[in-house]
Amino acid sequence: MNKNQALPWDHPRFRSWVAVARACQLMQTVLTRELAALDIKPPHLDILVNLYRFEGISQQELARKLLVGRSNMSMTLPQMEKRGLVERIGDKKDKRVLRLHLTERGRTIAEEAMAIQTRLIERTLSNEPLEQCMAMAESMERLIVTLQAEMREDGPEPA
Amino acid sequence: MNKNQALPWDHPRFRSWVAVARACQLMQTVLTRELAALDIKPPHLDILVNLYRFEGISQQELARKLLVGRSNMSMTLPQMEKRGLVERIGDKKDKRVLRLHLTERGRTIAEEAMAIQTRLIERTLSNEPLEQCMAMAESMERLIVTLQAEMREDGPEPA
DNA sequence: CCAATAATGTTCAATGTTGAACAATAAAGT
DNA sequence: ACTTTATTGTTCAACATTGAACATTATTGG
Repeated sequence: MNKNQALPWDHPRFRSWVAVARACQLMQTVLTRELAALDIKPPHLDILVNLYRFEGISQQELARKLLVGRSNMSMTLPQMEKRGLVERIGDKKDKRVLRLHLTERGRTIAEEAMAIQTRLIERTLSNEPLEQCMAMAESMERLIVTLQAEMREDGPEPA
Repeated sequence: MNKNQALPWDHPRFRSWVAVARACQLMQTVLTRELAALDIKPPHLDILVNLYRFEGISQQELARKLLVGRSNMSMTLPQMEKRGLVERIGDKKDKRVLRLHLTERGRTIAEEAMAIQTRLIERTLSNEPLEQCMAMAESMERLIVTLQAEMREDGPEPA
């Protein structure tokens, strides 16, 4: 029948990547559960972390970092603003852009959420030797570069 | 201020995991684009692959493998059935369960989609030494076990 | 200066995903 | 046998995400 069709699970790299994807999915699921205590979800955490690191970033830049569409930010950020987590302040030099800032409450929640995520990761990865983690990170960084290059070739619209 | 709060990006394992998560997200995005040629999306691919491997699986089992809720399958599978990709046949011994099968068309699409995914993975991972890929896979397998154990501790409802 | 082009954010309809409540069937406990 | 509990699949409302169309403001080219 399909004897001439090499099955994907015969490819070692394929099998490796499937494991990576599955681990990510599981980590995401567990993280979602643990973040429920703060009444936020992973996408909110991603936003908070980026505002924590990049004070005054614009919605566009944030969407690019998170690999989501601008419309996503337009829907999500006003919700977080209503919950008192973030502020959106119009840039004076460029009236198109809204600059994003954490409120004090947002900063607190961000720190608590990052602590939860860090504990989860430490707990889960603690059995893996540090060298192995670092090697993995380097591989992933290379993949990211490769994939980002590929993305720009085709469609510039992020999501 | 928060000098006593160790920032997450100081933890090497945290940084490593962030890279993993980002690479996964990018891979997913690129895969989505490439699968568009077959008019399916990654969730459909996951279903097709599992039906390809596990002929006659039930919706429940499939949902468990994919880490999604049963309702997800109840919504998605009828759509795929209408598109002629899968069949749902009631089990005769247990009238509750529907056993899932690929149609001929579904099998063809599944093979084409797996080929696309395999090519993408090979192309993206070809620069990483095979040893490194295998070591990564082993780490991920361990993570998966750890995370799955953690999931069962809390909520048995998958999604 | 003015027209054309690009960039930023918003809106909206379509689609996907979730979790809870439900109906039907099976299994277990009595 | 029969009542209770568990399992399987469905439905539904809530929410999230996407991509396209749009309005506003900047930038560029003449």
